[in-house]
Amino acid sequence: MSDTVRVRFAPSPTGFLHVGGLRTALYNFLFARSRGGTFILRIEDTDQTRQVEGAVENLIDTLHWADIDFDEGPGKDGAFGPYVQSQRLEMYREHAERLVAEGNAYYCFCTHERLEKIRRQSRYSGTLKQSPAYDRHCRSLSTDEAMRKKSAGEPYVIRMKVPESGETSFDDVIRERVTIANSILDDQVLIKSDGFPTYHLAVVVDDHLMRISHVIRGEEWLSSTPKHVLLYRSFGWELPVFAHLSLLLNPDKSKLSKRQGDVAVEEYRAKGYLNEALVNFVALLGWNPGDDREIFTMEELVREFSLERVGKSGAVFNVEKLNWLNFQHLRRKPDAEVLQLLNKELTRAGIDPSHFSEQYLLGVISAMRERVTFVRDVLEKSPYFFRPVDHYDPDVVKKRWKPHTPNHVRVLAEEFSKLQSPRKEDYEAALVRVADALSIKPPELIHPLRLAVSGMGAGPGLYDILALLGRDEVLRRIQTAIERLTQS
RNA sequence: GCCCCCAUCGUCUAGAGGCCUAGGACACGAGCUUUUCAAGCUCGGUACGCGAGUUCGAAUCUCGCUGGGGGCACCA
Repeated sequence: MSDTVRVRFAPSPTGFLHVGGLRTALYNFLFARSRGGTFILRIEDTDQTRQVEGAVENLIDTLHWADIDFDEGPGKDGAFGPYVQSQRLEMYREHAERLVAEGNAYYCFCTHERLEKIRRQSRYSGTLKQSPAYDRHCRSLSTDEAMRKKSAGEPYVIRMKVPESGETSFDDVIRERVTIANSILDDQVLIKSDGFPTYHLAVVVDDHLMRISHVIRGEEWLSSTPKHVLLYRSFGWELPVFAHLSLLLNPDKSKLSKRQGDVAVEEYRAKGYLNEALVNFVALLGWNPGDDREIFTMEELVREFSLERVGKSGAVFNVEKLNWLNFQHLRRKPDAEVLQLLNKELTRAGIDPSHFSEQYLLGVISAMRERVTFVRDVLEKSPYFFRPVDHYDPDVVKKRWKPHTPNHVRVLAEEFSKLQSPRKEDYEAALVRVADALSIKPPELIHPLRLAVSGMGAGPGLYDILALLGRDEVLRRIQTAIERLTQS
């Protein structure tokens, strides 16, 4: 490939990054990286009515969290303006005027009221079974007439002049060839009466000026691509390669939306999902390597990704699988990184991490790692590592704490107290000795002891817990358990 | 209503005419292992939407139907 690959992710700053957007961004990013190309972030903020404070910063932050870095975009090298459409209004206007001058667009002075009226008429007319399009009223206006109205201060928009016959088609890497009859295309507004361009004008002008080679975007744009193609032709520009990605779906197969689950990347982040897992998951929604591998790091995705292996059909966002991937990535994560995450979770839960030694926390991690899906679960599933036991699971008490248990456990405590800085093997040996002496099986001591030190009936290996807590703490907890469980 | 796109297990998917009595993964069920819970391992069930063609042969090609989705703004 001698061509230079330049792709872009061009979201509108509506406040948060949608997971569908994340996938689009990711595919663009992977494609750029795998082809040695450039990945650009561009902000499509041409709708003044939908501006959200801080949205751009949030978008960038979220992308950064996902480990998707852009090469050009707002903030890069101090260049903000060129990548934010609202900073380039004059350029769009110039291009639109050029289309008007060349007969490919025209001024339209129709009011909202009139447009609303014809829309109503066409929609309910039994004879005119067409989509509710503009009736091209102003298309026949003479240049003089238009200039007169314009200088009289009448509000106007600029519309593209769609050919009345023929058809427009284009090739799409994913969809192959798409064709549509020009007769059903609307005379799309290019410049709104507030002077801002519409998406359709802005996207074409920007993609061309930024020398975008591949337009990889969501399927919701497929229907309007013919209009874009017509614009490219009017300008005399070369078409980029198009690739329209299928949509992400709700469990009921409708377009992924709030209501049926979380759609904001920020929400998954807040819930404690690993960025690696979310990226891996979203990558697999519509793409696969062609073999059975499913766990991928970003580096591996870059190496394996190809647009040719992207599917056409929509994919349901299945949280179960995302959870499993989170688990998979968590167990592969280096200790040091998990430790950092654990520290954050502790702080979040109001526990000062510095209260524990790093060695202790690493021990907890190694004991819990394969038992949790989220780092956060470590606190929820085994709070006893960080706080004294203040609650004993009633079911477990009922099942494991028998009348003779206090005596057994007392003997155990006595044996433990003789140990000098015991390791897990020492606890085990001591417990077996006591079991022998009492003529009972080890499990009859193991279960009550687990209950005493953790308050629960399930968790990591008992001896691991004991070794982590340390002898004195274990003895303290046994004592407390005897007191609390015997009186009740 | 009109236009466009899509169609393999519940879900993500492999499959580019014979390798498919359709493979993998998640989820689910059973068992093994076991001090518990997980993990791990083994096994199990469930899918080519329907109908015509083309072909010696179709999940794979063609057409129709059905179903689903998207679009039809001075929103992106």
